[in-house]
Amino acid sequence: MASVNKVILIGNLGKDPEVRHLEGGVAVARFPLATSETFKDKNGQRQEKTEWHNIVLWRGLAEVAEKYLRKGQSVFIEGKIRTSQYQDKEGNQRYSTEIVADQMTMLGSKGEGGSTSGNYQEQSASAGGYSGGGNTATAGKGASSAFQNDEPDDLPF
Amino acid sequence: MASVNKVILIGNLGKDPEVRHLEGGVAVARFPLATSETFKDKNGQRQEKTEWHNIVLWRGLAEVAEKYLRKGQSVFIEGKIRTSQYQDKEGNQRYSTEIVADQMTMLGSKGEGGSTSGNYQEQSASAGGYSGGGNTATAGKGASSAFQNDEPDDLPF
Amino acid sequence: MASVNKVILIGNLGKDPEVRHLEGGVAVARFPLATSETFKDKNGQRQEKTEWHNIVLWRGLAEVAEKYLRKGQSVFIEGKIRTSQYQDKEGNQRYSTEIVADQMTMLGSKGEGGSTSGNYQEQSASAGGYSGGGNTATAGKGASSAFQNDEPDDLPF
Amino acid sequence: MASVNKVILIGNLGKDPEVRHLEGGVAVARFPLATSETFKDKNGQRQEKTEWHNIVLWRGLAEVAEKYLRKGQSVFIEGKIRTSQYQDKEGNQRYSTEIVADQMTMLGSKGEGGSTSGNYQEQSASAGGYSGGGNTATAGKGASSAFQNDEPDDLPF
DNA sequence: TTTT
DNA sequence: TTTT
Repeated sequence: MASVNKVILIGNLGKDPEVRHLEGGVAVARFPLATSETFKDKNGQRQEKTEWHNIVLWRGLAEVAEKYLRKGQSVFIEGKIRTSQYQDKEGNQRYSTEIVADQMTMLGSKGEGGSTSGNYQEQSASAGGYSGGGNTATAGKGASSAFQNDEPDDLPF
Repeated sequence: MASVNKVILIGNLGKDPEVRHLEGGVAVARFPLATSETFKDKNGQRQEKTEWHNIVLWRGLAEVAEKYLRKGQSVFIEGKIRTSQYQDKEGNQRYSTEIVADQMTMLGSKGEGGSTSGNYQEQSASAGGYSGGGNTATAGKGASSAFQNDEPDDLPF
Repeated sequence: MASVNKVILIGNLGKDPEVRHLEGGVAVARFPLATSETFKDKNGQRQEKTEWHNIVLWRGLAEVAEKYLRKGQSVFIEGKIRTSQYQDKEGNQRYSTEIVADQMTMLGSKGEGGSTSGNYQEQSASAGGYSGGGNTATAGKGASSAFQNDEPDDLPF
Repeated sequence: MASVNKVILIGNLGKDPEVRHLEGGVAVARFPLATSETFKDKNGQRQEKTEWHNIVLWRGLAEVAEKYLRKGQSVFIEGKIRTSQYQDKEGNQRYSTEIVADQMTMLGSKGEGGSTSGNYQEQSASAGGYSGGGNTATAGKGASSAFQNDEPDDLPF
């Protein structure tokens, strides 16, 4: 054991979240998140390099994303790296890497400042359980609730 | 809002954990954790500077600490900074800064290698609730259980 | 060895940065940073608890703070915990805990949105050295430069 | 801007590092790192899921990896996510996600305890520059040196 | 007060 | 392909 798998990102949504409501009422949201870094190349020219991350949110976090997150907005994401294997059409083994969020904090977007900010935290509970309540911040907007995070292994997308 | 308060430490216990079992069966463990960094001073001499952190663990994490953590051992701690105010004997306002852990992973100690390693994660649940089960790692040693983390505000120490 | 001492904060400045320019041209900036979390108490009432962190920035980061950071603004800070000992007037041993930043990213403030954002990273170089340039992001505002971080041990404050 | 891309991993090497020494003396090391989490499935059975991460280290870190890291050992890695595009043999666009380390700390392996531990930190310097020295920990083993991290964009693997 |  |  002795394992840690932790990712911390601050970036901007490349698209509106794409949300699916699975059988059983479980919500899943996905969006691409851009982080960029600037650096000087060998000629001293400032360059920018953008990294795109596939963000996945489950349950309560997905619902918050559906309601409040839009393309261009800035968010803080804490989560873990997960690489899935799948077969492409030619039958080759492919890999897809995603960031499964367990915390999300809105940081506002242009023209909105900090006013849209809020903290949302994924919470764990016992098997099958909805743990209504908890110490999760909701920034005066209601919305955030606590769900477990044990998503099904094989999802239809 | 839009707040994040996160600490990540790997260090060694300066003492065995000091554990208290509060009324209601809630356990609290405390120990000092040393992190050290080496650097070269202006004379090119290697120097070491040690930082001491006051670690606080609640409930399930405290019980794991009581059972498995000992002076000298190496642990990974994830948590948050909390500074408490108190009055000293002369009535002056004092501050005490602690790291309240919400995840702890044993990294072994001298002569033990990785064999004592294990992951333990603090879990949140609804008010008053014990959330039996969960996705917490226990490294084949039993022990780790899931408790909520909403400790009482005023504690007798 | 085997040590990690890492802090990640997103919060708001409680005051404008207080900047000192030491002998040798080294700048040091300090400001209090608030992080807050909301939680429900036993009565189901939403409560907010604010944590104050003493942030310290050196050299390039201090100069960026002096130019761009103001009370109320939101920043991302990455750094380490450092607790200093000192004697109070009665000769008692006291402790003061600070966060020494090695990365700082502006996240904007009310009315400013993401437009004031920028990444600034503390960089290390060889002894005594100024390492002009580097791969630090500056959000099109210039300003960010790379300095070493080996501050003097005993500082006049 | 306002970007953060940070990964923190503790895991075990799946293989010995594969090291290449590029033209110009630059070293690059790669190895797979396993993180695993245990959880209880719907039947209450303990399950383990392993995640594999492709770790990339440059220059000084690569050299430390070459000398000291071996299959099975436990390491702490801090770095960033980088996804590269490439064309497979059929000409399809493919993506490969790696963790580019900027800090690495050995945590020992079975039978070795903490005795092989050490901290190694990637350092940045001015364009083209080697910054000999710095405040990097080397655990009494020599080895760690400070290099800049601006690797070439197109590498022959 | 730990560890290397 | 690691580790417990």
